[in-house]
Amino acid sequence: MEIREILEAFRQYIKDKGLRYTKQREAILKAFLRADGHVTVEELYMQLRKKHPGIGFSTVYRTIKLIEDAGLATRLSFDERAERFEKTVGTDHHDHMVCIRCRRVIEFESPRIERLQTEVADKYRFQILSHRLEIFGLCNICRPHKSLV
Amino acid sequence: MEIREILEAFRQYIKDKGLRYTKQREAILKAFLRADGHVTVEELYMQLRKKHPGIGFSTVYRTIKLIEDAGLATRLSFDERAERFEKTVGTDHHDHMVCIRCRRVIEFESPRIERLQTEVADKYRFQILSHRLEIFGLCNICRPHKSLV
DNA sequence: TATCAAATGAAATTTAATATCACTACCTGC
DNA sequence: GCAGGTAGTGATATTAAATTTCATTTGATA
Repeated sequence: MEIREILEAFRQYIKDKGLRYTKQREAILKAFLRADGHVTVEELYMQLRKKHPGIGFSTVYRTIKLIEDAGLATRLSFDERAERFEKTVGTDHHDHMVCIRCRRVIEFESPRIERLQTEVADKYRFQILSHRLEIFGLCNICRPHKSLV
Repeated sequence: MEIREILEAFRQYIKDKGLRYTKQREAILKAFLRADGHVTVEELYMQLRKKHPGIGFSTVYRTIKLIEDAGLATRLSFDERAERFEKTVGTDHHDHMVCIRCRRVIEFESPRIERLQTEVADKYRFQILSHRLEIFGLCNICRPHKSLV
């Protein structure tokens, strides 16, 4: 999905909700799409200031929520103070392994896990809208190696 | 595992770390084990005040972390402001489905998902210490039913 | 183009979580 | 059992994320 199409989808979403498509909202979405990985609102705001010094903090907060509601972002929670967001378009769905020592984040995909989730949800007649699988532990660099013992 | 045994395990953990086993720590662990479901630190504190009015807020925070470190509690994050904790002993490991409308939380077990997680982790030589799978969506009561359309 | 509600931005506020620090009490060695 | 040092506690202050408030601006429609 091209950037242009994503912007258009966002505009459409906003319109459908009876809201207004503003410069700020577009700028924030663009910056968010450009940002890599998992950004906090703070980080996004800092990035935005460079090109759009006038933009307000609250607006970034408000807009990231809109973007999330539109299904273009996912909220992550790596046990930090601030929440992080990542884009859901352009990349396949994936989950995260977080190294609790070096804080590195490894992304992985597992269609089989996804399928099992759907099975479980069906059993409970639960309609999945999103999910979040976070594995915490030690990455291959930080874990104790046998050879060192 | 009986309460008495859990307390003993906690004492042992604390001792092994060269820390001190205090009345407060015991009281907090007891209250936590008694509390049902998924409590916030705030809720736990309120509960504790009834029996132990002198107990401090900071101590509850500090101790819940200790309990977590000891492997007796898991940190949850249901996209709320405050974090929640649940006990990991006495119950089998499970994951959560959170209804974004009524906030109901459904617990489920899936050994198959667990196994797949282990497989993925192995592939990356990642050592799992804990994990968290949260599915967000609409529960069977809140989801739109075909019959109503 | 005028109108008006929605959106914005600056500042204030709320709230969770952490840090500080004087005082307390746990524990080890005697 | 007692003393001393030391980790723990609790009240308060502080930090930091997120939200609210409100006067002003701006987008879209009639």
